[in-house]
Amino acid sequence: MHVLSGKSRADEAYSRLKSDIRENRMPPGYLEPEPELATRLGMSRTPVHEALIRLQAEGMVELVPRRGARVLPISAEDMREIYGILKALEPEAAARLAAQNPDERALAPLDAANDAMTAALEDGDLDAWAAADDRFHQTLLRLHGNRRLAQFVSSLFDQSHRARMVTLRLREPPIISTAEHRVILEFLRRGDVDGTRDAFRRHRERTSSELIAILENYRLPQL
Amino acid sequence: MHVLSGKSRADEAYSRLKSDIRENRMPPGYLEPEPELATRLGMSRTPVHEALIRLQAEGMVELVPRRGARVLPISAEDMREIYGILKALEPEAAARLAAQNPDERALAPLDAANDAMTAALEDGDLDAWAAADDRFHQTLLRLHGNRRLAQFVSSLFDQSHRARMVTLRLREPPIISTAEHRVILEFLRRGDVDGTRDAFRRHRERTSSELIAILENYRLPQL
DNA sequence: GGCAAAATTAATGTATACATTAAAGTATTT
DNA sequence: AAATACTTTAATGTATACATTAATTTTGCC
Repeated sequence: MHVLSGKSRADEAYSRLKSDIRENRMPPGYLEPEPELATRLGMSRTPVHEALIRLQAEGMVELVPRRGARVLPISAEDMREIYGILKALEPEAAARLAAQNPDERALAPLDAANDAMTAALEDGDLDAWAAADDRFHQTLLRLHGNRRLAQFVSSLFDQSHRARMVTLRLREPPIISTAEHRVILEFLRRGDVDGTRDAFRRHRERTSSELIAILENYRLPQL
Repeated sequence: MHVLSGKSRADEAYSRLKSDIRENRMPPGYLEPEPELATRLGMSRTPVHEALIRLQAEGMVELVPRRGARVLPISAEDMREIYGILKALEPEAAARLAAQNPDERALAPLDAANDAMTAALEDGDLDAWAAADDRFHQTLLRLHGNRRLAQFVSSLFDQSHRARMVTLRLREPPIISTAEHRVILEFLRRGDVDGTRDAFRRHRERTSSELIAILENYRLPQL
């Protein structure tokens, strides 16, 4: 009855449901009862139930009594919350990474992610762009070395993923971000703490207000 | 088989285990298998297992294969992580609260918490002091209105609670904190954004380095 | 007595069973 | 036909059962 690999059924259910939600295969507001989820995932209710508890704790899903699991929509207000936190955390994390004077080898994956963003833009592949952008931000946090911080921000990225993907398609191609990332990388290379913090803060201020402006201009209260 | 109130057995198990860990009734490193926990809490393994999943997600507990649930110790490094995040988040949150120009009624619970801290110090009741200090910080975050931020910080407080309680007893009475809180309150009242941020930052820098210094001087790598 | 192999114990992950109860559907009455 | 009472359905939370497997103990052998 056991799974051969290190992944339990509950883990399996968790990743599949999370990716279904991220990729909009289970759209916001979508409600599905546990027994149905269980048959769909080819397992019993138990591991599904455990996965749902985790997803609920991470704010991806709401467990509605007697109805099932509901995919939580993201509102403009939610995005304000999330970006408010990112604006406080990411610049500080970047600044502290700068203070550690990271060497070229450590920064290589950041360069790679940023190059991938440029390449994706040239191909007009917005999904690839977003994936590379995620990679840039998450890698930076991992380099900084605060696991709690990295995990929390990662969960905020998960929660906001859908909204970011929608707004990405409602605006001009995001050409500025790669340039801003390059500036951040330059400051990181120099070990310039305040420069890194300021550059990252500007980057997050801009992306944040751009995104929220789109949500409000297009009257997208729910995503 | 249902519980009359709105609290499920799983919720009950969660709160009881969490408080047992916080209050050191289940000390760091302590390992207990699920069946034992279940009998101790007077319920079956199922709700206990679900509670443990949540506690694991919050970093209070580690599920050791074939052994049970282990209460995670907090290291000096963990405290550095946690306070690194608090130093970034709390001053920003306080600054934004200042920007909202909170009225006297909103700030009253903060005054109350700070007064309770003073009273507790006069009584020499460090537990009451810590509880009131927690209340001050959590109330401020709740007033600020970012639920994700408040919940995350609350979980960081839970994780660090034991270590804070131990170090609290290894040093002079914390008389400075109430004074610093008063300064923060003064800036909040004036709606002074930068003043609030700076005051809170100084407060957190000081408490943070004090605490970590104690952990290192007393060679307390695990709590 | 010490060590290897076998047997036992015990814990987990998962499945299944079941009581409870909300919601939906049907029947009954006016 | 509308409103109400009754029945049925279905979902959850929890308990229990069970297969798998790691840890422990016992046994047998030198």
